[in-house]
Amino acid sequence: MNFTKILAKWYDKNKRELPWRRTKDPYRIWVSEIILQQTRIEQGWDYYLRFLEKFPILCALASAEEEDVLKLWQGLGYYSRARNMHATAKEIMNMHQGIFPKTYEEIRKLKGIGDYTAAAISSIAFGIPSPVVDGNVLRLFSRFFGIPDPVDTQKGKTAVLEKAKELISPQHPGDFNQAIMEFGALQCKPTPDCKTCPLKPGCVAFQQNRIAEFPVKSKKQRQRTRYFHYLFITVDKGKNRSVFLKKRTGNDIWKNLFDFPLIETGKAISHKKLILSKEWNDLFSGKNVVLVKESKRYRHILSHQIIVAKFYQLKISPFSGLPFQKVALKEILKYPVPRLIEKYLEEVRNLF
DNA sequence: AAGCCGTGGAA
DNA sequence: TTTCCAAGGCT
Repeated sequence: MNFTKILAKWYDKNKRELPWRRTKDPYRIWVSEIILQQTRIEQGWDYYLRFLEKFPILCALASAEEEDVLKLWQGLGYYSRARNMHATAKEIMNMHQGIFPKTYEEIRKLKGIGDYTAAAISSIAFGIPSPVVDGNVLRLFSRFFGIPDPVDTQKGKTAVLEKAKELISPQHPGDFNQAIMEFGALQCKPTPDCKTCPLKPGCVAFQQNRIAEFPVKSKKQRQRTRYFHYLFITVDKGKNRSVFLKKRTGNDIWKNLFDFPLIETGKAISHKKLILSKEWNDLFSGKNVVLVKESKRYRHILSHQIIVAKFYQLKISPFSGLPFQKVALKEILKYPVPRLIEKYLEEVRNLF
């Protein structure tokens, strides 16, 4: 028995029933593939269902506000995925008459769709034999063929792609692609289940007893630490309490999400030093500001950064304007915010 | 090409 | 606690 045949048999027996497994609608396949980029199925599952409930068809997404798309994406991370999807939906409405493109090349041109996603959509939705190379496939083929090149380099990726091209089923490319990914996710895991593996007779890593050596990797990532001093500034006017929000428009994390006015420092500093800083002075000099409460310290871990954050709850008089977006506290949950902000809001829920 | 973009769960 | 890394893409 060859690779493809063993794989097909394994897949038929072991595949999971997933919300997007049965459909061939390119829109739904697209949504699922974007959500699943660098994201575990368990984490993306409910997001997929909510996304399709709110935007059942492409034109619904295209006519939405970006803020509403981001709100639906809140907590999932990598928010450029949501921004790009929204832009691409508009693009398809305008430039493709609302019809999802049907060739690999046309799909590949769309914003937010790279080699992997174009191959996935074109094979699953349209039966085009374009092989997918994702993290699962890199790991599986790296081990099975004993590929010596690091999989996080172009050379390693190309080597895997060539093997996938040779093996892909011309009759059922979508099933083949899903099968190699499913196999990587369930059997050839980072810590693999070789004992029960039907592919071990042909697996180079297993036969040479070198499983731990694959996949070869070259880079290791480093994290930098940033210190955020968030200003949770409330204003009371009569019965109504407002708070200042700030949309993150810069070329930085959480682009187009909302958070609070922020003083960032290169190292940890105390509240005493903070109120002596230039930034604090620029904001509040001559104004009546009272520190109501200082939050605990939050450590928020991102892929390349560690955010150490404190929240200073401040009260300011209604006559002191500030150059930020003033929002009724009751409305705050309508805005898309990073998980860090969401967690803080849970702490101060009693305020609104 | 190498660094950046989130979050959470498992080893 | 630390480290890894998950159906990647953009710049």
